[in-house]
Amino acid sequence: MDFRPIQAKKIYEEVVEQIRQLMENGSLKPGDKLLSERELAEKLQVSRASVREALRALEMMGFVEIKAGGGTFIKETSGDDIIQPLAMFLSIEKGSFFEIYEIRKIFEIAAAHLAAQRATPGDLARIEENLEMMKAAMTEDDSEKGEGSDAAFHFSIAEATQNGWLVRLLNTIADSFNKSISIARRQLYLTPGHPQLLIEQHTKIYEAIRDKNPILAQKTMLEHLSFAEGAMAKTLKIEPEFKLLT
Amino acid sequence: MDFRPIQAKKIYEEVVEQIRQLMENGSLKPGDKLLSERELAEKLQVSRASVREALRALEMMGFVEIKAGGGTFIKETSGDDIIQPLAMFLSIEKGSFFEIYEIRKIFEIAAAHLAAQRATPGDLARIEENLEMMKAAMTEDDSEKGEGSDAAFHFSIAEATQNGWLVRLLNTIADSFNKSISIARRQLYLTPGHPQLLIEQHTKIYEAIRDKNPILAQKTMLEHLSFAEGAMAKTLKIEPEFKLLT
DNA sequence: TAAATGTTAATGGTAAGACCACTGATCTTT
DNA sequence: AAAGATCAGTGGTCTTACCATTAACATTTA
Repeated sequence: MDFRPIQAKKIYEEVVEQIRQLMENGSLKPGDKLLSERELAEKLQVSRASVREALRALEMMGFVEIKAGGGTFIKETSGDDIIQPLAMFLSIEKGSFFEIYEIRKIFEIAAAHLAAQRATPGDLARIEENLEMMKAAMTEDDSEKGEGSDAAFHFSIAEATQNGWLVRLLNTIADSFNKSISIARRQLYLTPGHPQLLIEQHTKIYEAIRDKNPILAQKTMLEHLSFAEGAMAKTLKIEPEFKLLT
Repeated sequence: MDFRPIQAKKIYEEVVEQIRQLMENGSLKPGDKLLSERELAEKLQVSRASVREALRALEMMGFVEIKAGGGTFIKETSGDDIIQPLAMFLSIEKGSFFEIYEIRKIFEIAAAHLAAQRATPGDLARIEENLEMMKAAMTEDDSEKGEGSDAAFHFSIAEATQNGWLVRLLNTIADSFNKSISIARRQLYLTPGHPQLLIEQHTKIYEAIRDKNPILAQKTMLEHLSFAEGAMAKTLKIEPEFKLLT
C-alpha cells in the first residue's frame, strides 16, 4: 500500500505560515496592524492560545511587535533582530573563541576590501571621524571612549560596503563577541603601549580604504585583528587551535 | 521626584532567561530532559500558558526539542537551527539577491582558502568523492543528482576548514539561498554546456585545495561563484547593483 | 476655545481547568 | 521470551475568566 502519513503539523506553525505568506505577497506591510488575537482565533477557527503561541514565535524572530493593550504590528526593521538567537547562543557556547573570531576576521577583512572599492566620501568622513575620536580618547586616557570609538570605526567600515546584510551579520557577531570577552577587551586597552599600536593599525586601515587599495586594506585589517586576537588570547590564557587565517 | 518606571517584564521572557542561565552555567546539558510544563509552571509560580510560550520561543530558536507525549529536551546540536529565522527572512525580503550572494561568496572563498591549508587526507577524499559524483551525474544527465553532489562538494570544503561555526553559517546561507532561487538554480544545470563548465571549475577548485595552494583555491572558487551568479542573475533578469567582489 | 481630565471599549497578559492524542514503561498473556 | 494490553505522564489544544494597559472618546475646567 502507498499510504502517506496524516498531516500532524502543529497548529501554531500553520498560523505562522499563513501570516508569513501574507507578508511575503505584500498583503501585510511593515507598520500594518494585525487583527486582534480574538479575531484571528475566530477567523482561523483555533483557540486564542494557539494564536498567541504563533505571535510569540513571530515576535521572537523579530517579525512583529506586540504592544500590550495596543495591538500587534508588522515590524518595520526586520533584519537587525533576526539574528537575536545567535547572540543568545554565543552566551552559552564556550570554547569556540577562535572559531568565532575567525569568522569575524573573514567578515572584517572582506568588509575592508569592499569598503576600499565602494566607500563614498560620506563613508570616508565617518570613518575618519571615528578614528579621530579614538586618538582623542587616547590622549584623554579614556579607555571606555576608546572602546566605543573602536567599535564605531569598524562599524563605519562595514557600512561603507553598501551591503546591509554584511553590516547586520558582522555587527551581531562583533557585539556578542565583545560582550563575552569584555575583560580581555578591557585589558587590550590598558596594556601600556597598546593604545598607540592600535591607533597606528587603525590609521593604516583608514588610509588604505581612503586610497582605494582593497588589497592593502584587507592586509592591514588582518594584521590588526591578528594582533588583537593574540593579545586577548594571552589574557585569556588560550592557545590557538590552528594557524590563523592568513 | 526621582521615580523610576516599574519593571514590567513579560513573564515568558523571565522564564526564557532562567532556562538560558541554567544552560549557560551548565546545569542543563544537551540531551537533558526538562521538567514537565506542569511542574515548571508550579515551581515558577506561573500559569502553564506562560511556560508554554517560553518553550515555544526556545523551540523556535533551536535550543530545545519538544516531543508531544514525551517531554522537552535540551537540543544536542544547537547551532544548525539557530538561524532558522534567517531562512524565513530570505523568503520575505526581496531584492537582496546580490547582498546575500556576496556574503555567500565571502564565506566560500574563505572556506576554500582555509581548506587548502587544513584539509586532512580524509577531507580531501570526501571532496574528491563528491566531485566524481558530479561527473557521474553529468554523464547520466541526472540534474537532480548533479545539484545534490554540487551542494555536497561545497559542504565538504567547508568541513575541511575544521571550523564548525563556519560550516553552520555557510550551510544555512547556502541552503536558504538555493531554496529561494531553485528555479534559477535548476536552469543553471539545464543550459547546454554549463554542466561541463561547472565540472571544470569544481575540478580546479579541488586541485588547488589538494595542492595546498590557498591563493589559487580562493581564486578558482571566486571564478566559479561569479560565473554561477551571473548565469542565475540572467535567468532571474536582475542586474547587479555594484561591482562584484574581486 | 483649548487644554486637562475622566470614561470606556478593545487589546494583550495571565491564570485555571479540562480533555485529547501520543509516548514509554509496566504488566499480562501467549 | 515475545507479543500484546494497560496505564500514568506529557505535550497539544480549547474554553472561560479576569486583570492591566492602551487609545479613542466624552466631559469638565480654565
